[in-house]
Amino acid sequence: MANDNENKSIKMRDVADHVGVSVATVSRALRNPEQVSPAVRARIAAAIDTLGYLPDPAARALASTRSDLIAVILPSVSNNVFADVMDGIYAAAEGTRYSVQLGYSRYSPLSEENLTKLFLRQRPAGIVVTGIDQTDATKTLLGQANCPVVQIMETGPEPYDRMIGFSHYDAARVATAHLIAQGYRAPGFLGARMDPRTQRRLHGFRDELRAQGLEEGRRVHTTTRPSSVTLGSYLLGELLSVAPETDAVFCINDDLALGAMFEAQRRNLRVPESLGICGFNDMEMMGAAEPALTSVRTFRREMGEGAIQMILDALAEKAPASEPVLDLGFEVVARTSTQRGG
Amino acid sequence: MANDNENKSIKMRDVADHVGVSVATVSRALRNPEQVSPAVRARIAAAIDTLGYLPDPAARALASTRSDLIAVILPSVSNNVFADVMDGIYAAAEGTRYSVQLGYSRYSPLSEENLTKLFLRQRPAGIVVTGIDQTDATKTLLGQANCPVVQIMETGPEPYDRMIGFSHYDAARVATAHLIAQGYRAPGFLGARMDPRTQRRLHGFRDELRAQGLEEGRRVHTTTRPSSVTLGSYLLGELLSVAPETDAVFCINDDLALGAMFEAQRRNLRVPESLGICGFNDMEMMGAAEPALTSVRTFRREMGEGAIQMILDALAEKAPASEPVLDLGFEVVARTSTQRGG
DNA sequence: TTGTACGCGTTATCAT
DNA sequence: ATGATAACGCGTACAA
Repeated sequence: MANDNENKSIKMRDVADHVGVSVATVSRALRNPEQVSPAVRARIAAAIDTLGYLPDPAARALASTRSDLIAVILPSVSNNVFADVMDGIYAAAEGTRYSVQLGYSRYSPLSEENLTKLFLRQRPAGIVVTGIDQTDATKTLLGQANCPVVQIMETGPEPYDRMIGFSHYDAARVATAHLIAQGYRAPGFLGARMDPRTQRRLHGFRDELRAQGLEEGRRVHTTTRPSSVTLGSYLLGELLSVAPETDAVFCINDDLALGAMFEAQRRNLRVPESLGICGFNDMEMMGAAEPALTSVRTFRREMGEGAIQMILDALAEKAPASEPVLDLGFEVVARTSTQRGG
Repeated sequence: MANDNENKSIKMRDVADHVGVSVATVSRALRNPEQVSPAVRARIAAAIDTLGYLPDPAARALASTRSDLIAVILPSVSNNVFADVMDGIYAAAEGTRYSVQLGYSRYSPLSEENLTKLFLRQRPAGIVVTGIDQTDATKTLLGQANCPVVQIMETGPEPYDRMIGFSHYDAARVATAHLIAQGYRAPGFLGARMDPRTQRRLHGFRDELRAQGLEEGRRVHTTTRPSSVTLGSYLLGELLSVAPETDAVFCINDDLALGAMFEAQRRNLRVPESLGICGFNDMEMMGAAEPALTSVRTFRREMGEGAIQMILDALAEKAPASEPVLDLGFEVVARTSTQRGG
């Protein structure tokens, strides 16, 4: 009978009085139930229910020097990629005693550093950060953080603690290899934002081209502006005017790929015959597009879920699940847009 | 000189000792600077900087019975619409002393109620909730919350406190009127999720049709499944098989519209000649698509920013900026996809 | 303007 | 298994 009697704020003191025990016992009943006799435990639970008691997180954090917050630092609010990651994060945190505290660095390492300081100050139960390109100060802070730290979106050497992601370099190489395998001989590269992860994709693209004995020529077109569909159209236009021989494009993400496709249609360039298009992330729209667009599938939701799970495991002192670095891989989803045939 | 000397945790006590004043003075220098002499204030600021002091939010919340959190309850993580709202929210909160605490209700009023209880328990500085369809319990809680409350995304009667949004009903009516004005005589409706806001759009569609002396026939196709581009394609297919006379579709959002467009292309249905398409929200891709897609522009970022600003104003006890309900309106952005000519 | 001292609600240590 | 009680770090009357 949850008698929603939240008149003023009911405290642990009230619960204790109601049951006829001390606050210490109530506290224990909440934190370490096994230390309280079943009988008392039941009465306390009943009292909590009828009184509608809810613990004060601030008092709890102050007394225990430990908050029930899991801090998460992401680079961007609007980038759809992170929406899926957040979906996984919130799903995994749901039902646990922990709540998520989100911060956005806007792709600024300095901003990330400030957020890290701010969050660490709250003695979070765990912290999730994006990628591996932190400032030295941030590295130090995270290195000596006294809570589980998980890096997401990417794998790399020397994790602070744990890591869950994939190799952007490898993914780009495999995607590029796919284009070449489909018979494209002059693939170009479309990039926006060009944050470190994006740059590693560019390296993958370049290395794969060389490895296959091809030249990139003037077919790499990038901008530091944030990505968008419109920008994809624009970049393709630029690329084609500079390098008309281009017969395919590897796009840094799906927005650019979609924009490139629309631009190709506008120019009556046939996809995939005259222009192959490959995106990155494999957002839902890619398979629905006409023609269906090839992309590199990444496991974004799984990274979010996994990160939280890693933290929960660490807090439960479960054995460090085998490897500290979990590589979720990727998958080139070949669709019509790169089906050159031939 | 931010001498990042965060050895262990520096407290207000340390700052006070360093300067040679009491902790009370340091506290005041932080909360009510005008109560501290400029000289001392400067020395305290310097000490804070060199020591790298950061206040403990938990202690602060406990002592002041007021946290520096602004709670925000949104229905969905993955719906792009809210990414823009969040963008505005975080942008407006940036640089203030407040930080954002996000919760997702997954379109469940009950879940929203639980989140409200949870958040209210932390005595937030303010709270932002989405829409007007709360449970009675939530209504009560928000009605007697002792902090500013802002409802976003929608306008309506009887705000708990303040409101910033627009009329989904009106927006749908105007969009429908646009289709009719373009010469379409048998417009259909494609809807997904069908949460209350979406339903109000459907009402707007229906009422406008009637007002113009048209029948909706069997041209309203909806599902409670979450929206996606793929679903847009599917729904259009269903609609056309049931009501082949359909000459235009008003889609509940841009994803559905995009999916409808792709499906039209697959069926060699000419847009806008044989089929007009209108989306909702006017996400960035709409203008970039080929053909460019008509949509109803909504001011999502502005709603987010505005909501935080309303809270900040209320906290600063600024005069309740004129009206408690701010209607940001909307705008039908007519593009090729509804240019039937005619 | 500045300092003293108590309280915020909970956890944790030490007894019992 | 349960109960006193001292922290936890900061805000805020009240006093000086």
